[in-house]
Amino acid sequence: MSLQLTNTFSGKKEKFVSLVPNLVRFYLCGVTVYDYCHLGHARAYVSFDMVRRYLMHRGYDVKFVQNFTDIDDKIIKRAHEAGQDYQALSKQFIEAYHEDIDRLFVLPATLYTNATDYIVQMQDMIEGLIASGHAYIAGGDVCFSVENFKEYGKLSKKVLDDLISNMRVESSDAKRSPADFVLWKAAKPDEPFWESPWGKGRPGWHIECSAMAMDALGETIDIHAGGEDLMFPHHENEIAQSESFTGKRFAKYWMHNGFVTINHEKMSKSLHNFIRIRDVLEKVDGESLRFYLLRVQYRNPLHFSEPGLKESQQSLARLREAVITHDRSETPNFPEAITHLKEKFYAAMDDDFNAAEAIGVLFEMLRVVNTTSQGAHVLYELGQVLGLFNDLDKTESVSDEIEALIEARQQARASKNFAESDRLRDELRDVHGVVLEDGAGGVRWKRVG
RNA sequence: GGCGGCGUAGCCAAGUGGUAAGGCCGAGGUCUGCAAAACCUCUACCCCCAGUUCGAAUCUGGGCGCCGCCUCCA
Repeated sequence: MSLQLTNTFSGKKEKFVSLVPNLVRFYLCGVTVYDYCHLGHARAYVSFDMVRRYLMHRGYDVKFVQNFTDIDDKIIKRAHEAGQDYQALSKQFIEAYHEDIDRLFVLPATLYTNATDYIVQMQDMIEGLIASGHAYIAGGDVCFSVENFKEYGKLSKKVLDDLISNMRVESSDAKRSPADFVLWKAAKPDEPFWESPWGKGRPGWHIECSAMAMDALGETIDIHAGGEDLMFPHHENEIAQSESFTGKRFAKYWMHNGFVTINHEKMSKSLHNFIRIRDVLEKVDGESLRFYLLRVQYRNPLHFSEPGLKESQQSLARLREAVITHDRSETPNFPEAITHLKEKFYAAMDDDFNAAEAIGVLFEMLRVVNTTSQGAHVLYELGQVLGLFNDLDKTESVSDEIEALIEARQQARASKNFAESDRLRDELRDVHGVVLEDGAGGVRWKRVG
């Protein structure tokens, strides 16, 4: 069985073969840091974390590079509004990114790259593109000439003429073609700038990812990923400038995740309908949110709903219970069904990282584990492949008061004073949020949220 | 207008040619002092119409409804 993934470049599922055996060079487009991350970001980073973990599980060494766009118009605007230095603003939101995303059990990237640390590499690339006639100077700007890249539109399947006829041409625009995009942008007064052969300015958005991906991973990488909305123009432009510069294919596989929608609309910064990750994490723990996001195949739209999120929390708790309750040490003998289900799990993951299906398999396995008390270690291992079952051994404690109530209830129950024991059980549940379960091995307590 | 995607049970959601995974909710049951947890059982004319095929949720054509990209957005 071999690993297949949907390459949005071809629009088809393809067998995954890395350029160098056992190594995957993976570049993921990060965020522009001028605001807090929302659920759309959460989905992208959780999805590709899942992809990365599975590749690692299959034995690949994954070099995972992710950027922060820490200079751009919106950052400058926000910083200006806040009367703040743009660097302070971007730093603040980079920190916020880590705070939020870490709580979703996303592994840290092998390398995080900040756009402003790669000005030199970007300028080198721009110079090269000007020299080869792929870019031109227009006032203080440098633009990429789309018409000189014959394959423009090959990723997003757009036809250049259609694109151009759809664009409003602004008379003041110095671009030769309306589809051309800016590689270097002249600084207006009061804007941050870097010195360059073309005057004071800052890099355009697209050039950073090309420069950073190449610097960190090489001219041709294995996987380049991001949200569906980045396909055009961002990734299309990355291809155009990178391939014009090197003459080589930029990325072998392109992966794009589907949107998170809310009220049937895309959740986005510009529509102002986004829900911040940190706000959701007030209501539900990070692993539950992660689980919720993984329950829909990564390419499909995910319609966010709070009841759905609560449902995920509840069902994840069942999986966690099983792994906590049953012996997780490896045993040589376990039911045949477990082996079969493990294969089914891998088949699902091999088929374009279908975590949604794989989770279904986990629930089938759950039943076997709960009925036979065997195979919990396999369930645990597979859940961990998806980044689940974190902090299982974190021991919770209850106050002395609750401890005493539990003890009193046990005494009442032992002396068959059921009225009193039930009263105490209800009190613990309703007043203290602690639910008791009488099992063969004595009473267990559990917090309910 | 161009390009792409989606429509599966009360809700969420896999499945892309072999006769519908899984979760939540609901009903019944086993266990339990009663519960809880766990387990068992039950719940789908796969948006509509036509076609291809021995066989279609899956392929083709035509509808209807919804969404996305084409401007910054994961």
